[in-house]
Amino acid sequence: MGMNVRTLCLGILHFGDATGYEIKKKVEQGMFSHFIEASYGSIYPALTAMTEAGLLTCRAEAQEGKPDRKVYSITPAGREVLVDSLRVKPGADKFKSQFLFLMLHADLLPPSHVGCAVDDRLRELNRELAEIRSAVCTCDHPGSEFVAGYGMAIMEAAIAYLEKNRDRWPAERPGTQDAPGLGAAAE
Amino acid sequence: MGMNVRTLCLGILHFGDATGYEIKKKVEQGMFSHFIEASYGSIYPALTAMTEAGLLTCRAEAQEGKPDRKVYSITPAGREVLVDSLRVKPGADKFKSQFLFLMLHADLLPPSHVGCAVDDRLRELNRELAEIRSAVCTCDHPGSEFVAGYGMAIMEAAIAYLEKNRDRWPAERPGTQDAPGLGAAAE
DNA sequence: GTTCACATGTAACAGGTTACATGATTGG
DNA sequence: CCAATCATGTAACCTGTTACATGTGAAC
Repeated sequence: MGMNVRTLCLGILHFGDATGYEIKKKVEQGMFSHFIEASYGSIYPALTAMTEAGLLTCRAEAQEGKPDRKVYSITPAGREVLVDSLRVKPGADKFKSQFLFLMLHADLLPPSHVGCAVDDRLRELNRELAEIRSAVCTCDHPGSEFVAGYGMAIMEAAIAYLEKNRDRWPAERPGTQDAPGLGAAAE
Repeated sequence: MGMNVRTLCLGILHFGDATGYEIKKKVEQGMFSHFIEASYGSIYPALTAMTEAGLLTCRAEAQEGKPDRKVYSITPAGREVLVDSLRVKPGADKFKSQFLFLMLHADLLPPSHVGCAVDDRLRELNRELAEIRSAVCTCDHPGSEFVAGYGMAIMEAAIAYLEKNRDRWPAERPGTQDAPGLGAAAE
């Protein structure tokens, strides 16, 4: 078993019990949303399968009007599987960036469009960075601090690089129409 | 059409004609191998489908003993599709790191194992960085230089962070056995 | 003799996402 | 009244990888 949604859920549940819904929130809003991703369509089946396999236990908390909350806990067997998956040499980092693909082909686009993409990316990076900074204060766990620090370091570097190289393309000025002749971008 | 193998092939073919085999080499050994990935199992079908759709043309070069080389060229229609896919606002960067997942759970592992993982990652980052540095000299294309510069910036930041925080775990000393009691990692 | 580089392709499988189905409660 | 939050789950789909099938020539 490599690094998949099952392992991810085990890792999150190691920090404390949670429902599928809560796991999704942590994945998309938490401190580590920049390197973790999973949807309900993969989380819920993963939790069911691991419960059947004895890696998790599940207690249903009844609620009025809402479906039962199903709170999952990791079992000793689950911890063992988690540790085993941690002991195999980690595969290479995978980084996919539509933004960089766009920048690679910047010469095919009107400069203002490229400048706009850089500005968008800068905003997004600053937003993510602020998110980590605010979350890192509230936690006192060495692993989390290390990972958060790593994330901040590369985001700060990315921001610095983008700001330094921002002026290769015209500023994003609302109201300025794109140079009209986009069509025939080929030489 | 989002950023998939088809778009990736269009992007590579925009820089010049190539065979499926050559595209694979560029993807795994080129300057951008850190943010691009594709296997034969996805490249060949993509090239066939796009040729049928008129986005590429294919000329077969006969060879003795070897199968024909099929050299693909991008057509004007293909360039149009490429530019269209570039004009849609790029989705968020996706970063998946088994290494960071491991570090997040460093407290579950013997410290020497964690130190070893950090050292491995440092070696890998330095290798990738050297690869980009050597390749960037030989190219004089603004988009490529920008992307290579971005890659170098974040890798240098990652290396600096790992080196600064390296000493949180015991040095990787071959011959030193792991603290024997790994088993019961749970509290 | 065996491994590597060249060169293309397919089928089975894995792993995920998206959209749908269901339904109450709260806030604007 | 409409949207969002809470809460779970399924089925259809998409996209890609792995392993296989095939074959030559060169280097070690």
